[in-house]
Amino acid sequence: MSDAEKPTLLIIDGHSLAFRAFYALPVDSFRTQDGQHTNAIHGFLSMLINLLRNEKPTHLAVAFDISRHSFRTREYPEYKGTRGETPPEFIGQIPLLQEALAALSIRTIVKEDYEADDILATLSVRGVEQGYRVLIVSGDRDTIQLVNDDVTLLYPNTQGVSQLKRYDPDAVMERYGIRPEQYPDIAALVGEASDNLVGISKVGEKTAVKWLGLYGSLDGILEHADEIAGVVGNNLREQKDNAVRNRRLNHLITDLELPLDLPELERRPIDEQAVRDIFARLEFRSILERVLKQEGGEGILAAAAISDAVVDEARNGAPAIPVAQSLLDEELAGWLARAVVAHPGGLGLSVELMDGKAIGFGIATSSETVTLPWIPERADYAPFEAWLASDAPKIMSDAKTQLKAMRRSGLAFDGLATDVLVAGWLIRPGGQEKSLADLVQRYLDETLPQTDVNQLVPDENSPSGAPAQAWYTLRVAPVVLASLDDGSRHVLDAIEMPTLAVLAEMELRGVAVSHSQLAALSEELGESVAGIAAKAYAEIGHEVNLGSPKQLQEVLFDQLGMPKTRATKTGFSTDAGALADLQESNPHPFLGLLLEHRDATKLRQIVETLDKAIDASGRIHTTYVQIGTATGRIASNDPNLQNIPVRTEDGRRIRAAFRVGEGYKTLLTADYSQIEMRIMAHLSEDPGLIEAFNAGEDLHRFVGARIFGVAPEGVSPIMRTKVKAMSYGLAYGLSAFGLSRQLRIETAEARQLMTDYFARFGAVRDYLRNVVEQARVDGYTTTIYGRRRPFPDLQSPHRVHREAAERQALNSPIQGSAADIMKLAMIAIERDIAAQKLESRMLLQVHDELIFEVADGEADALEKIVRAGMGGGAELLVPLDVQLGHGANWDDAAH
DNA sequence: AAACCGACGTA
DNA sequence: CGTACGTCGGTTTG
Repeated sequence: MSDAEKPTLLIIDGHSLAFRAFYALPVDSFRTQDGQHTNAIHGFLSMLINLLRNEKPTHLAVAFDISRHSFRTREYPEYKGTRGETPPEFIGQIPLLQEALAALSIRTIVKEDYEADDILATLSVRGVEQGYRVLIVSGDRDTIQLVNDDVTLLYPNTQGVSQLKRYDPDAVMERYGIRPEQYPDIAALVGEASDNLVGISKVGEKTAVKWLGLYGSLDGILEHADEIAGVVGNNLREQKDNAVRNRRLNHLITDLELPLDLPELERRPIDEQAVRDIFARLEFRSILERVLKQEGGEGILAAAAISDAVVDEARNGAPAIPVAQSLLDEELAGWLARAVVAHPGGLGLSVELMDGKAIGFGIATSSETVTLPWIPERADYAPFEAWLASDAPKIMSDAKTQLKAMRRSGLAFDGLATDVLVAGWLIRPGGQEKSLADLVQRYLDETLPQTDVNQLVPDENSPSGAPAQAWYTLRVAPVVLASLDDGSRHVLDAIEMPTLAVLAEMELRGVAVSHSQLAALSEELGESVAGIAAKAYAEIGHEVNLGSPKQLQEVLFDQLGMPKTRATKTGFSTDAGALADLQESNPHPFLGLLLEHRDATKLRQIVETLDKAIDASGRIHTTYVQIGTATGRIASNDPNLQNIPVRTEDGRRIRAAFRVGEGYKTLLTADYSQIEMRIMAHLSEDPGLIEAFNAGEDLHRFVGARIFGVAPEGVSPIMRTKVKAMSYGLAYGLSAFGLSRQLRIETAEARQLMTDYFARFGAVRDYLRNVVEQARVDGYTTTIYGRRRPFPDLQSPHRVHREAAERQALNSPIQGSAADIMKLAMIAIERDIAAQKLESRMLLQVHDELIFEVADGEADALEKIVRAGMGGGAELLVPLDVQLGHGANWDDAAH
């Protein structure tokens, strides 16, 4: 039998590894709410998971010492006598660990009067006899004696338990210069401090190995003790009893009576509910996910076993898609009526689209699917329409697109219970699950039938049509929802699902943009670009593609001989910062012209993209990506309306092309001022920062006065700039180095600025530190409303990755909470506008800003709603300040 | 044609 | 050596 075919028996010394883990992980970082320390358990389980993944044992056991006493302590009371009291933080961790192991269906073995090592030895010998490949995991060097061609020892290094060194006979030879079975002889001579076994004076590893080479074994050495000269020879003769005693004690028992045999150690499926329970008590979330993912199989599906019949089906393999039924009139009415009653959790629904309109529907229950072509003028589907418009729950995937299509097709819709894509995003907001197919793959481990790309006419009978979409949506939903923690579930129900409907409306409305203004601007910018380019070419004596970083590098560094700038992957940077640096060190007209050219082409490009996006009614409809960001923000694309220029004069001319639409009086802009700083004040509970906001005066002036120890009026513009950069940088994890670069000041001054800041606003520093520390423990961060973002890279051994994750982690609760607050405001505003039956409407969201079209005579009412919605939603320790502005266009409406 | 990269617009 | 995005043109890769 080859090694690959042999079953693998993994045996772990529980105490020894738990103890190693205990010292490897910080005690304070792993503690439950009720004060139980868990660092040893965490480290042990983490190691175990890796072992299961990497070694794929077929059989598995963990041995524990039953007490500090054994036959060895009876024979030699001083054995292990140097070991002090168990650290108080370690107490209680072993029983909990054993409980966790039981939930994972892993056998633990103890034997009265013997040590775990003896159990390991016995199982190891039996394993070899019975044809197993044996892996021993122990932090006790005595187990080296067990190593042979079939037995490998995995020994934790000094760092802890994350790295295990493999000892096979060759590795033992390399490390100790002996065969494994000789190790006890060496140890007997040298002694073992951790076991309180004193060896022969002046005999260390080197001497012992030498002797062993000469005489073969401890017995051989003792026989020839007389031949050994010198002080060590004398010591040996005088202290040989020590060696004999040590050898007796460090010999491991290999024929213990054990209450079980190897086949009983075969790996079994985990008890998922028990695992969830014990891990919940231990407050291990990241490890739970690792276990469920890795030991998943049925594990992941069992995760959804929260009593829903649909899940039971999902668990029992993959049921075939029911053939879609075509139902008409009374048949359809009857089917719907029965289905709604039978599925109080909701039916699966998928809208088939063409050119943005509904052309058909798929409806799914747990056992049936129905297909329904939609022909607008021939609406003889009254019961179906009534169901669509009712609050009967529907479960969908990518609902926003379909909501828009139904609206365009003149269909009323209500009752959206869940969008599984949005739910999936909340579980893994940085994740890859961007489609129903991805979700089905990940959560059902099935492959969604692909739509035939060559199929021009939708075929409702195809297994990839709307009924199939509805069917898979319904099947995946309970599994996805069961993976949501309570906080994320709250975010889904209270924030994301209502936001989805609001975004659909905003996208449909679009925003009016003046084609003529954009066209004029484009022409102007085009001329400007050409002029600048011509001047630039004249400066260097030839034409060059100014948009090509590669060609620019030739010009700058070869032709003009400028000093090399910051390195990029493909050469040297020619970005605006690098060019500005060059301008200082090597002034040259080409540099300024290049920057001007960049500005002009960028603006022209934006103008043209926008111009092309204007539809027949003169409006631009962006698409908001609800599941596009890791923090909870909304993204905008096609075109992106969240990066319309504002900082430069020409940029604002683009903004000015966004104007109030026909039938409305003005645009209203409403934006939060310093919302992220306010959230930081709230989360950190920093008294100084809270006071700053409650005082109502200029934030940076207030903070500057504190830091520089002057009166608020004494804060100079330069001081204010520095404070402002500092404050904003905080939420991004800005370093002293970064601050110094941004402000173009010395690093020492930047460092001093940070020191002074934290001296006055210490709670901010404490908070930021704590966020990262907590994320390291939990594996994720949380917003005020419970939105999570996982951070696996906080454990990364790569410093660059790890530190990047730390900055992301400290920023996420702040940016994410701001996103939550904005979404809640949008929901409230949309609701109130509808309740008051205003014509005015919300059009755009730009992270901390909302843009509305105001109908005649509604300005006051709308302002009231907006102020209430944006200011009142969040219960923070500081007020939320909202700035409003009216104008005929977006630029004028800015205040 | 797709994928990547540098650059740069916004909050 | 500051977070979160989307889009463009140029370049490389297939």
